[in-house]
Amino acid sequence: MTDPPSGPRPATSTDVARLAGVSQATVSYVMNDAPGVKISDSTRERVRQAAEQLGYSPHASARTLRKGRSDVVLMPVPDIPVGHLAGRFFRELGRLLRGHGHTLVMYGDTDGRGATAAREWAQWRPAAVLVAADRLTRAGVRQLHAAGVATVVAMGPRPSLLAPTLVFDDYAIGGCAVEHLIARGRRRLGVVVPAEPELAVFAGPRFEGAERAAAARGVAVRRIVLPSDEAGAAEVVAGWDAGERPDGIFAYNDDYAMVLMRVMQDAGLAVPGDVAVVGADDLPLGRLLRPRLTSVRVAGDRSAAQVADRLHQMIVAAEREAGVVLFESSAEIVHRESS
Amino acid sequence: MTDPPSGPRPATSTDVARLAGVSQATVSYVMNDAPGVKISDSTRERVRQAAEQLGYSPHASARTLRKGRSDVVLMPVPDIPVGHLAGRFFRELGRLLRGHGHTLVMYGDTDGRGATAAREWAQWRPAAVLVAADRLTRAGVRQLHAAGVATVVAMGPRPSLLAPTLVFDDYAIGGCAVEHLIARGRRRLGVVVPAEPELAVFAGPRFEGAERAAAARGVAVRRIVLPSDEAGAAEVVAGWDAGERPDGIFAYNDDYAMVLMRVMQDAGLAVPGDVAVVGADDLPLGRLLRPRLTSVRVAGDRSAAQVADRLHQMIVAAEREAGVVLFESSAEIVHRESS
DNA sequence: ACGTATCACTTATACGTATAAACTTTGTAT
DNA sequence: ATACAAAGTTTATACGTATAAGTGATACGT
Repeated sequence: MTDPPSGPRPATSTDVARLAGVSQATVSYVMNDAPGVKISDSTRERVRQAAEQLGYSPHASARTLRKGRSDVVLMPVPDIPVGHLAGRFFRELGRLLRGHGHTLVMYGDTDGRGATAAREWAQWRPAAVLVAADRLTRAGVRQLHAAGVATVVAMGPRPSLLAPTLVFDDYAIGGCAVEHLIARGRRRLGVVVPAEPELAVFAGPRFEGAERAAAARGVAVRRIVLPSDEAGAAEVVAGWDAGERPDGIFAYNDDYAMVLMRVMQDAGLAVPGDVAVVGADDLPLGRLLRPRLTSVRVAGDRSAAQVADRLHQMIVAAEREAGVVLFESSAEIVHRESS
Repeated sequence: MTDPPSGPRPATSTDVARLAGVSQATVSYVMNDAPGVKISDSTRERVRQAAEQLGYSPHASARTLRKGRSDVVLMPVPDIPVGHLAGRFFRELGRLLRGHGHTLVMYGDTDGRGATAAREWAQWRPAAVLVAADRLTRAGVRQLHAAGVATVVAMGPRPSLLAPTLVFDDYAIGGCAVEHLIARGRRRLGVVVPAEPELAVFAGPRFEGAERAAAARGVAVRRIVLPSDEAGAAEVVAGWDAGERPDGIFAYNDDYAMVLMRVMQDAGLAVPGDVAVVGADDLPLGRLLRPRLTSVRVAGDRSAAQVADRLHQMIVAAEREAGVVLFESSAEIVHRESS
């Protein structure tokens, strides 16, 4: 009654049924290997061949509408730069979830949070939503559950009170670096906080973790706000008094560490003689520098499989306990020459 | 008759209609600002308030089913590592498309191609598909069009014969680097081809572009297969005869260039004295090295807006001419100290 | 011979939306 | 007064699927 006819349309289950000489229901049963329904092998085969011949692929939206939920694991990602570890982790996760019949979808959304954002995510009736912990509110989680989302999973540096969490422990990274510096005999510690505001989500916890570890050993840390460009960083370093200059610095990550090392060396400071430097993320490039860069390695690659399995279970069982840790990254120091 | 009742369900347009005291059709007309349909302002307002009160958000799948196509721009991405430029470009593109009412969805799929892959993408009835040129076949494109996909857009180093293309010109990158090296007086040229097979898609064109530019000037280039790890790279360099050693190398990208520079320096070769090195992608880190790394910058950031606008037009008009270039990246040399 | 299982299907229906078509008011020209 | 248009709304329907419920067969035990 409505649509303009537009040439050849994609095949539907009804088309397949007609070609195979069976009913549409039978096609559906065959395609989904419906348990508890008996279909003879000959019919099964005929349906399969007809589907193949027509290039049939079920209409995802129709299926979602009928079932009330899709097989999508929705991952709303705003403008946050995806780091080295996280990128690998999610690529792997996507591959594994696919094996369980789910589809990981990265959805470039606005940076809203709470119920408003949840409403937008809910449109897709995803099986699960995987999102930064600080974008969830109680009302938002409730809304998602009401929309049939089986499980909401948070991601953040600490277990969320609202949902099970993938803990990417940025506190531990800072702590690990500082403990290493102290063990190497450094006492005038500095911790880099990137001047770039979009990194604040990660930088806050790393700094706090460093601060806490230092406090536990009776050492103070100094906050160093550092821009990522060479000139800006040089200015910061030039402003240091010889007496007050730190003798050990955790540089937030390897990128900032490399810039920092460069400008310190150009300013005549010896690394690690005058100042020890520790980065994080263990980028391959860090090993090319002289001195080779000490870094905090964040492990997690392996665990993507565990997370995928667990997530699948949770979707099937519609588990929604909050405060549970589904995954926890571990931090360990990789000691090289810069510290 | 079918579904188990499961607590509070998300609000539907019918719920909104009931609360506002109108019919479901009216709600739909109001929510979509349907042109050619008159609704009084008072009713409009009542519907809007009811929708707000119930937290109504339309069921994306139901809408897709009814309309025959969704507002999704599907971007199937296999395991290819997303580079610096491409990452920024697509993030920006997503943001802009959203402004036009589309949703960019990155879909982590298998690495199939042709009609089989197309069938999988077609399940979602996307408005457009944005995919690597070499995954398209004529049959695949036909299948997508049949599924109501308004436009198929290819991405690759050359305009595709099957669909309009976003040209990320890797040939030009290689050419640009080699021309620079020749202009600097180098004649024994080498071009790095990464040993890692997943980079072959990009490496092939960069090498060919380099080869062609060299041939045009009567210079030969030598292919250097280089692994990305330091030890492996050192072995390659150690194998060079003093006489045959290249005096100018295009190193595929900045990452490989940095490794190469490192191992060459450690082997006692002077850069650029003995060997000039050119990278690509203009990573910030390259500027930190000594000598600072010369690189080929790939411009494109700006044009995301143009691409978004054009893509929107194409979706609306269902344009499908092949051989058209929607976007072309440009390569230019950034000369620093390594060459 | 008759009821009853089991098998192998088919029929009918609902999911939530968009939209053509029908319908009721109300206003306006003849 | 009557026709007729315009405004504002409702009714009815289709999109493609999954699945509960129904329908004929055929087999089997007594």
